[in-house]
Amino acid sequence: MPQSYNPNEIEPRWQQRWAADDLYRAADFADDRPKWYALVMFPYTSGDLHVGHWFAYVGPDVHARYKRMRGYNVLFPFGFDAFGLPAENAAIKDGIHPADYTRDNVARMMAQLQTLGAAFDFSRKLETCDPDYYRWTQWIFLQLFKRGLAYKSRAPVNWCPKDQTVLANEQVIDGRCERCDTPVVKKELEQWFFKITDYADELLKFDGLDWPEKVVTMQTNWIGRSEGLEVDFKAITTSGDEAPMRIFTTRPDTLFGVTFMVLAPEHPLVARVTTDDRRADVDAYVAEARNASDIDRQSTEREKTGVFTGGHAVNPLNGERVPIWVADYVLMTYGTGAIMAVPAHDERDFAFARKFGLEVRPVISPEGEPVAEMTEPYIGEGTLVNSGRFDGLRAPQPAIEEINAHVKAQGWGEPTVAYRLRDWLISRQRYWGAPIPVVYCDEHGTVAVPDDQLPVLLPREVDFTPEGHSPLGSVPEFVATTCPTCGKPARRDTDTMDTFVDSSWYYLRYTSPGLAGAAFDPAAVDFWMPVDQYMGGVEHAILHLLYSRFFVKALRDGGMLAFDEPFTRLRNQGMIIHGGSKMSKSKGNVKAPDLMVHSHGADAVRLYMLFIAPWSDGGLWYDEGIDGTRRFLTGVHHLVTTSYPADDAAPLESAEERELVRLTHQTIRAVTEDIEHFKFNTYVASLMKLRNALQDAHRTELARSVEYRRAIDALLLLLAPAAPHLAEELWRVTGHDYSIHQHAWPTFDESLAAADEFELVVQVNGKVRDRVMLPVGTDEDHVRQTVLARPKVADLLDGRSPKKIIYIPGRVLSIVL
RNA sequence: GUCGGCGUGGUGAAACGGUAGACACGCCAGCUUUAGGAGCUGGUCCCGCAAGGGGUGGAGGUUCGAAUCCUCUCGCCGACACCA
Repeated sequence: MPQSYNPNEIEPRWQQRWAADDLYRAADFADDRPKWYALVMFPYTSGDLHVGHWFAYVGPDVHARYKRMRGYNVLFPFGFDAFGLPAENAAIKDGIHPADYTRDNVARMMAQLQTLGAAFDFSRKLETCDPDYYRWTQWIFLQLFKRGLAYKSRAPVNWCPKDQTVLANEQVIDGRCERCDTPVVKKELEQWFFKITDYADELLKFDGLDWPEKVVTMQTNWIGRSEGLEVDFKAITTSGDEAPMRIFTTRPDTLFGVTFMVLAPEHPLVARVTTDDRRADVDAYVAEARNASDIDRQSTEREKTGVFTGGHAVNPLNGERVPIWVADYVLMTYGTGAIMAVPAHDERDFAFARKFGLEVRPVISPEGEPVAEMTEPYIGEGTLVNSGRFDGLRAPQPAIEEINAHVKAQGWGEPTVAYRLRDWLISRQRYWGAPIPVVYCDEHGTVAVPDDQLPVLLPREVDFTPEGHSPLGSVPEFVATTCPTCGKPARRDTDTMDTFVDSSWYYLRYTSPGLAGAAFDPAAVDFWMPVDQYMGGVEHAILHLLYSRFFVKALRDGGMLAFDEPFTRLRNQGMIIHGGSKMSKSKGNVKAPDLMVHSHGADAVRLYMLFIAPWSDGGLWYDEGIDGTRRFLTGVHHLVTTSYPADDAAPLESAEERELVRLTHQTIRAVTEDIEHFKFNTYVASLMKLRNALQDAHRTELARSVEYRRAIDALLLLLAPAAPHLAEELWRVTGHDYSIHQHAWPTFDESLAAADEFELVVQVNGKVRDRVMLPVGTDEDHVRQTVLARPKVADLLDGRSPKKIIYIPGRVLSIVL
């Protein structure tokens, strides 16, 4: 009696063997196979992997295994994003040190991962909190610093009152902290920034990248490039001087329609133009705006607010004096923080003008219509009116071009480009991160820590309760140092870096993990990079992916890399929903994959994750479904252990056998295409179909044929990426050489996959009326004759002759009466 | 508000413009009593005894033929959201 299927015995046995043999170790260099760098986004060390993680990894694992069987030298590494707030918050809550917390979590996650049986090359495992790693994060910071791409600046920044730290723009979602959902407020602080805006234009180029359109669109919108014109209006200050008041507009064609100006509350000119009688109101308004959260300020539902400063500015184009207002719908962080208001042709300005009774002056007239009383702003095309020498020009073009040229010639301003993208704020007032490697010297100012003094180690004994300033500041031994330039006493920077800095270059480190003398080995990077296929959640469409692209470009310009983009192909998996929401620890709806592995085996869990939904869509998790893949595997095990034909099995030459050969080759073809296109659900369905056919045959004569034997071999090879343990076990049971995972992918023969008969669908007036089995290759005349001779068809024709007959070979004959 | 994506059985889902519902889950009936979380056979979109008819959120359109393409509309999801 054959052994029954026992995954709990099979799986650990093979996992140990693979690990002992280093089966999944990528071969560096000396290898004539083409390289394939497959990468999954590394996880944060939250403590447990849930089915969402597994769903994200199993598809890529199948694809990587498939690539290896196709003859590629595959690099498929794994590591951990190990710095960050949650570890610190857990430390505060439970009194455990973040380093210990993180180490324990990594251990637990690794144990869970082992049970998955993935083909990760764990010899390259890295953790970003390891000094051997963050030493090089610091080194990269210094490379940017030395090239002027890292700078310190005082600016209004996003501050999370709960986490007590600043946040990057990208980490503010709907005005709330990405991590804890607390409404973010603005604070004026001196912080470190990376000059990502220097690369705004290049980051808009996605040439040669095979990325989801959605991600490209999101990044493009995030960067938000707008071409426009900067113009100096002349603000008349209370002291009687004239001060240039620079505005940015994308609609220079409406410059003659300006009826007032608006300054952002934080704009430095506010104080200089506000008259004494208006000062109390303006001060109160500015103070209120400063204290309001972004949520309150940015609500578009809210009615416009603002106050008149009492001051005026002069429009250089027509010499008119217009009032200057302050309103929070103008943002200090975009353009110049000041706008010209053209209520006739801008919705926001129109709403504001209506509310405060300001003039609305149309300067663009829609075709052939005189401008009547405006009830809403006119945004469309037209002809300039009330615009002096520009009257009669078509707007927007060529009016914009003409006015731009005029403004430039007069020296009032120049065409320019504005971006929504802002520089990346990377300093954090928290403990668990890579210290910023600079020193402040009274004499020499901000000094880079020399390379040979890296890493700047994170001290272990620190009171990291968040109090709004950096915990490292309260560790005198850390702060006190000497100036690398003069050797006199100096102070270390006490902030740490945003964890997105850590994750912006980890894919480079994987190419030469553990390298002591450099961040990465240029030869290894040259060999492996760029990543051929990057896989992960679409939630990183902006943050991580944009930052990583920036890093590669910045390092390239520093002469350290010879390519432009880190990730050639990007694929996003969908989300697994359970109990109505995305699975997360905080929502308490987490399914632990290791428990399911215990009860059903890793292969059944893997197969189910592939089968449950298209990988790119994600889907709902429901427990019952796993029984189906479990049954399938049990069936395959039973089938192979009870009916694998002997070596000397002979061909049968029967119709059933030809049918089996055909299905085998069709399955190889379908599976190959499905895996290439990340359609893992139909991949599994094809395997089930082949198994069902073998099952039907398994008590018949056919089960003793050589073709049955070949069909099983093919089934096992096709199954290997999805259910690596069972495939390996049955490969051994059937007497093949170890390891199935090093065996070549099966090939299909198009002529054997082709059917020799096909079912022709007969449509009459668009409706399916008949079906006829015909030999493949039947010529059209013969098809027509056969169909028209069918009694059913003849009945419908009823003596009439068809108006038209359309034949789609191999599929349909459509008769129109 | 703007821009994307998606609407198919009781459920997860298949379907180069060409047989809608592959492959599963669940359910129903029968058989069997256990290949380790039972198995096997059959059934399972709707109406109809049948012949047949209807059916992919809704309404139109293009086409010999539409789940698929176009227009409008409703619903859900996602991103951005006063960006001048």
